[in-house]
Amino acid sequence: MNPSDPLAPHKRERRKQDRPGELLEAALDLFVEKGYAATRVEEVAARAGVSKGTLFLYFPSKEDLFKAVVRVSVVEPVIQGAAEVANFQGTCGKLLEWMMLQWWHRYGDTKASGISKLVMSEASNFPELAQFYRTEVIEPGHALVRHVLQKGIDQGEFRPVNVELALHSVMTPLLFLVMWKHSMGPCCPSHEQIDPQAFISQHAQLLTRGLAPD
Amino acid sequence: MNPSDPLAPHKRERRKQDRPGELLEAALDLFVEKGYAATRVEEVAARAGVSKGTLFLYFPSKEDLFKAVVRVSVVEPVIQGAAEVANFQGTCGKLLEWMMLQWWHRYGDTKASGISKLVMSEASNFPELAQFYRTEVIEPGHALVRHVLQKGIDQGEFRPVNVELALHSVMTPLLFLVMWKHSMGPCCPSHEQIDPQAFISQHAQLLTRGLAPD
DNA sequence: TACATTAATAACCAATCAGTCATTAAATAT
DNA sequence: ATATTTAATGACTGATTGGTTATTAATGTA
Repeated sequence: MNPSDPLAPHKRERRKQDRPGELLEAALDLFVEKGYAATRVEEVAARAGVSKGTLFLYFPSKEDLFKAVVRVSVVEPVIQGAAEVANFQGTCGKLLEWMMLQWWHRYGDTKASGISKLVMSEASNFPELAQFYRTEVIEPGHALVRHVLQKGIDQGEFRPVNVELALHSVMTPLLFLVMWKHSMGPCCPSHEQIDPQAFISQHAQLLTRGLAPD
Repeated sequence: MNPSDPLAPHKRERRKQDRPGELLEAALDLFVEKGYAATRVEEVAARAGVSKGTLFLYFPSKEDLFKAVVRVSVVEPVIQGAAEVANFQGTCGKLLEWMMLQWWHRYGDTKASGISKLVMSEASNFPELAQFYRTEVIEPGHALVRHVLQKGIDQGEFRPVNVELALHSVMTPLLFLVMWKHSMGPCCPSHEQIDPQAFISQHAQLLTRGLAPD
């Protein structure tokens, strides 16, 4: 018998340790690619190389699988990213630009960022999840930016603008890039793609100049 | 027999003219509220006061219904909005702010803006629709903003920044407000809601200052 | 009133799919 | 070797739902 015969019965590998991670990986791919409703749990199982029954051995339901994907894909990068901000040397304006660029190539330019888009898309169908995302992802990010803006104002580098609003002027292009990447981007002629680095840099400079005192 | 008896057999009203509009109205509500996959065509029909069969009398499929909703909800406001820009008096900076505020209270702060969120959410499942949205909605909007930015640069009111990038710095907060309104907003404590007017104004002023020559 | 037309209905069908469970076989213990 | 345990399977089920169609009734007309 040819061992690579596709009609041969599957060899049953027993690898309890690795299954959850492999299933989460597969689920991340498919959820990001097709959305929650349109991805079949059987597909997820198949991509992870197991049967549908096995998936339900490790996750009690499709919804729980989704929540698990959000947790591992999104919470990890956040806590790691926040740590790096502390040891930056430079003006607050430069720090903002650096944070934005850092965020992009550590998270935005990553498969995992599709989860942010997905959570927002499905917020009304999974309110608790949206809540979780808000407190665990959005709020920490806001706190970081708020702190830098306030410091800039206190040090006289920035005008005393409304920090709660300016916050969003910083976050907003990042959200836009993620949404674009995972929705309109793919159906856009390649010659008019956006260069994220260049956009973030120019936006950060517009903000820094806009925040500068007279 | 009590005419308001809920168990009474339905009176069959024949109103061929009005049905499509009523169905589109109901579909807009439900699609925005629950997303595409989660809204049942039977619900749409019920909200429009007809049976499911009647819906399929006017729209050949759920997907066609969705496309029709996008067309009527989104194309109309765009062409109307563009016309108003022509007769504005003031600096390009003021014009940008006015356009953004106008857009918000003519479209963003409207039920129809949920469609923008929905199209982006479902772009991968309806690529042709995303394409349509891009050419009919996004591109005209971009053209408008691009024109104002270029004029500002030509007149010396703005620095010669990269217009294709600056474009997004203008659009981005509007996208953010719409996404927020239809996803995270509803599950947010009311005391930390964003004031869209104030945010747009401050952002526009940051941009205008950021674009000003040295 | 009788008849023709067609808007509207509701019972029905077929396909899809999340979740279950009896069975199989890999690994481990005896 | 033999028995025991449990990871893995895949056929099955029940519920859901997009879409169809035979029937009903509202309207117009002669």
